[in-house]
Amino acid sequence: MSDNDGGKAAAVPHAGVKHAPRQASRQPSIKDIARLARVSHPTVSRALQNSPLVNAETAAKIRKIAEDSGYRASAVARGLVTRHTRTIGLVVTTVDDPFASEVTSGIEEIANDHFYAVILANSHADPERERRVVQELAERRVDGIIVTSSRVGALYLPLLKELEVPIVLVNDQYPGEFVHSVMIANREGTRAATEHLIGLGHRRIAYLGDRGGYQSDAERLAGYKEALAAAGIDFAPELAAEGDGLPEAAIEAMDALLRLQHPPTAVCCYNDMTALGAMRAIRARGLRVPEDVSVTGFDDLFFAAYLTPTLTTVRQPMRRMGQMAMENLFKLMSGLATGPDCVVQIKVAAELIVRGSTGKAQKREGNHA
Amino acid sequence: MSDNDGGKAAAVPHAGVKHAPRQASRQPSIKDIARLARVSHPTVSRALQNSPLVNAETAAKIRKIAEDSGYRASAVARGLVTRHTRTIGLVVTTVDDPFASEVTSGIEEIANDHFYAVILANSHADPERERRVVQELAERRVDGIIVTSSRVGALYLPLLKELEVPIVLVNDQYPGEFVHSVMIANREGTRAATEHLIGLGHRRIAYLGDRGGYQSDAERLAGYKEALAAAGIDFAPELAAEGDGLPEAAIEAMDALLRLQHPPTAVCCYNDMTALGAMRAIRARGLRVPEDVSVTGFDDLFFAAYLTPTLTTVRQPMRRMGQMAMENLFKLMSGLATGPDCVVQIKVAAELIVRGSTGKAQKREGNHA
DNA sequence: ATGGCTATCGTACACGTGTGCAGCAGGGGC
DNA sequence: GCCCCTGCTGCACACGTGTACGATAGCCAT
Repeated sequence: MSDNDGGKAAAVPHAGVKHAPRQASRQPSIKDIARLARVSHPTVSRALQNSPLVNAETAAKIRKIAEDSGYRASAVARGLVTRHTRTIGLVVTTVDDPFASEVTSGIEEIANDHFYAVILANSHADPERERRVVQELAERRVDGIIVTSSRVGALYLPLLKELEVPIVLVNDQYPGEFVHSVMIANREGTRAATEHLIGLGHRRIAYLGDRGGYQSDAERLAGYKEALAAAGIDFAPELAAEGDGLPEAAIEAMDALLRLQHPPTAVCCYNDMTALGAMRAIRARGLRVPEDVSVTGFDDLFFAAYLTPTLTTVRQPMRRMGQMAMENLFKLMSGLATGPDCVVQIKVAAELIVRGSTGKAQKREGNHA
Repeated sequence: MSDNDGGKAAAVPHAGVKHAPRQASRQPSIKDIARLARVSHPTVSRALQNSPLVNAETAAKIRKIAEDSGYRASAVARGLVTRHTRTIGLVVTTVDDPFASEVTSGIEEIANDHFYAVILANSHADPERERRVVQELAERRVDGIIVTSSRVGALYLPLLKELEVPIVLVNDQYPGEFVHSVMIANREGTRAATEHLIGLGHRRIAYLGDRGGYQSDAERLAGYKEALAAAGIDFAPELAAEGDGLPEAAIEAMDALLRLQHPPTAVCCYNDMTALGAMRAIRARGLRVPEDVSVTGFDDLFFAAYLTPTLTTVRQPMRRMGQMAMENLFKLMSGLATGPDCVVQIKVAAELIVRGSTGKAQKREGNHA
């Protein structure tokens, strides 16, 4: 469904196409270099691990030979015996989502520092698929798993027991206090954003959310309501709209808000992607941001500072959260804080970043249109 | 360096912290269920592979037992004997880059359809690190490798020989006709963009590129020059600026272009991220897009259609390119088109998407400022 | 009855690495 | 001369799975 793909394949067989079925010339094994060095293979194994048990010059000779023959120890064979693969599984809804990318980047960074590899898997926000993917990761004997925006939540409990693999959740979308997790302060975040709008004189403020039923959306909505209540503003149900976290759906939802008899003068969006769509819908009706309608986002994705106007938003330190999740996972993997008796949950503070998309409420009543 | 991390760790030891060092209660092996089913382990192996060699009801019984005991075959043990890991390595400059994300998404999709896992690795655009990462992937015995925006290029040749692993490059940054690759039509892309600008009456058109020395930048610059030449416009060296593919550097470079005695009325940017910075710099000087300066990008990242004005750009079917790279890699892995005699190179067509950031050239001479 | 074929299953390896233990040489102390 | 200790090395096994081959039983044709 994506696009035009005017791909012109250009196979260039210089001579004749060799149809060799993946010439299995076998990479050199530990035994091969043992033979070359005239020692036993355990000695080679020890030499390459810098074990003090082998004679220094023997070890040097062995390492030399291994180097020259381009030997690379098989991580899979090692994994079989050590029962550690130095690999973690990362489940995201979809990689081509700026939020997931940033978190992934943070995770990858820490993992790589410790020479751990990261297996990437998409859940497409489908609970069933998420479970399947986690199972497959278990088959690969990953040492740990991180799941972002999990749609499974509580259902993990039995799976966890069965898998015996440490799991850390980042911004999981189902309530539950029993698993290790890293989460952003959703409620406090939108509360701050809404209070900011109220401080600018807005009274008619909309909330453009995600699909209902998810934890983060519920919490952000709660923060929005809290701010209203604290300011003595009644919550107007017709001002709480539903999107899906992406720009397209937000256009539709925002347009509906603008068609209300008493349209909002400001909108607090579930995230920056939603804000993107909202701003577009606002302009499509000939209105200006922030003069006619103020907009706030959530996440502070990289483009927020480059929009016109620049986007006021709640910063979520995504990269840092990825790092924390990974560091946390390392602790779990090393045996710390294991067991059903101990749960590590980290709540990260959200920071309001005021930019150009929010402004003073106009002294103007009634319909825009 | 990223940001504030007001993380409040909240360890919640419900009872006492069990300090068990990763209780190795061992997942059930094929032998365990062989014992339960009162058969030998090869029979179990065959039963789970739906081999016709085992009796139907025996197989059913075995599968039942395996199911109940939560047995999951170890992919690492299987990989050791089959010499295939059903895993591919993916090297990107950095994951938190919309271009890489989209390509990754396409790769992941196809890989997952075939039950292949994807190991993610960042090169940070550092040739040395890229090599190291590829080596580590080889240690993990991945069945194939895809590298996007490779900074190594020709240097792969010896490495390839040594590794015996099929490699496909996506938009590699060094010339070389000897490796399998999927590339976008860089030259044709910027040529179309530049011709579009010329068609709008622009004569003084700048090119805001990537760091010099990279293949894609050189090709895009060449396309730009081609278009100028075809229209009889002299190439003005002072209008060819250098960025780094990200918004920040583009701001500086664009500002310098605007300070020229005869500033450009249009700028053809290396990519959308660069265009983001360029547009910001233009506005920072009080000029308007496209009335004062027209801007084109390259890639058509998701936000291009949501900017104000919407961005005219050259679409690169990134997701599709990822898919093609993966499909291509599958062919190589299955033994097709292997050997130094046969090289598969795919060149994907680029499509100009005209939007709002480009407009008719003003009848106005001299400096903007 | 014998041979051969088929269906089914077990035996024996192999994959490449790590590690406990035994063995062996040399040196020093008695 | 004997013992012990230290430094180094090899032997044997284990990890969990896949597969070639042999073994057995049952069946049928001769």
